Amino acid sequence: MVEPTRDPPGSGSPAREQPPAALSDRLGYLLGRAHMEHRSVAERALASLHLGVKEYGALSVLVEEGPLSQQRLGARQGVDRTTMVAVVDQLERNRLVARRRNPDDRRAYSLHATPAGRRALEQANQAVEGAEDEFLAGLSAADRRRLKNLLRTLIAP
Amino acid sequence: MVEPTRDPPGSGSPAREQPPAALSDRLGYLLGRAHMEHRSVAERALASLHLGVKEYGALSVLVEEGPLSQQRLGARQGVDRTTMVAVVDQLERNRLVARRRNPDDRRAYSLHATPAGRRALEQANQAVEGAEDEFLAGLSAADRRRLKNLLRTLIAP
DNA sequence: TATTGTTATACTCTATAACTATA
DNA sequence: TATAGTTATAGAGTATAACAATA
Repeated sequence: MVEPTRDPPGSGSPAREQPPAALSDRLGYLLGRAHMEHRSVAERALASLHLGVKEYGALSVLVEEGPLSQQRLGARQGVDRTTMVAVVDQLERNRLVARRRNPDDRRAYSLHATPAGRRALEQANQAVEGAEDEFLAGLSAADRRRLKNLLRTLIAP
Repeated sequence: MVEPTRDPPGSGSPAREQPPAALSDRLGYLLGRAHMEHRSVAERALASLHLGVKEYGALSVLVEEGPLSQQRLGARQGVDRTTMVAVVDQLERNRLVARRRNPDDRRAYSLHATPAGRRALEQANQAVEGAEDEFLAGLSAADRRRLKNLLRTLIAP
């Protein structure tokens, strides 16, 4: 295992070595490496839109399922409400999400994606799909579908 | 995205929700969820052997490729040498790895797996294979091979 | 009394910088 | 001068505890 660390802060990717043979049949190693390498491609693709993966995920859920309270938005992704504060702060600063008050419960927000937020999500989806294409370049279209279906089966409750 | 957070420190798994539809076709989300859920199963399986995933990975590489210096052992996994100190400390405390001096370069260690370390690795491999079986329970043997092969293709240099 | 959002704080993980002993 | 291992420290990320406003 030892899922390798993310790319170094300063530079680009380090000169990666050959995967250790002792680990190359371990599912944890394969999932960790794939996840890390994909994330690095996806982060680059989203950077031009000033979105991190956390913000992208939250915006996606909000556009599809909103309006939502801040706590519900976090719960949909398994993220603590205290962590959501900074994520929504960031989205609000960029005018992609608006914090309205929920008149039925004035403790909670009613978070709405703005029109600019919906447009940004469309662009971000294209960017992320481009990143997936790049990452999956070595697989046929059928294999890409197979991979996603296998993963979906694994994480289905 | 927003690869969900690892299980909470205190409790077991939180009551997970249905995956957000907006993300269920995103490769990053699928890889992140799969990786996290598998890791949680693998950590449980290794806990009875007093091994973490980092220690397991290091021991695996050392048994297969050793003897190695501490820095080389880290480099094989993309891990910084400063991070390896505590990992090898832990393995040495449990008498699974011995730090000998390399007579050709007395700055460096020559790390060796002890006989107990090799025995522990065999047990750990069985435990991790059991964890994989548990995690992959929903897939046929052919699909399990397919999944690993697809992931290997993706991360191959 | 319980809950939403917030802040302050702590904890985990990992890297960078600086030190030592060797080369 | 450079490198292996070590330590101290800093940074990112996320959680817990405590607080104000509201229920």
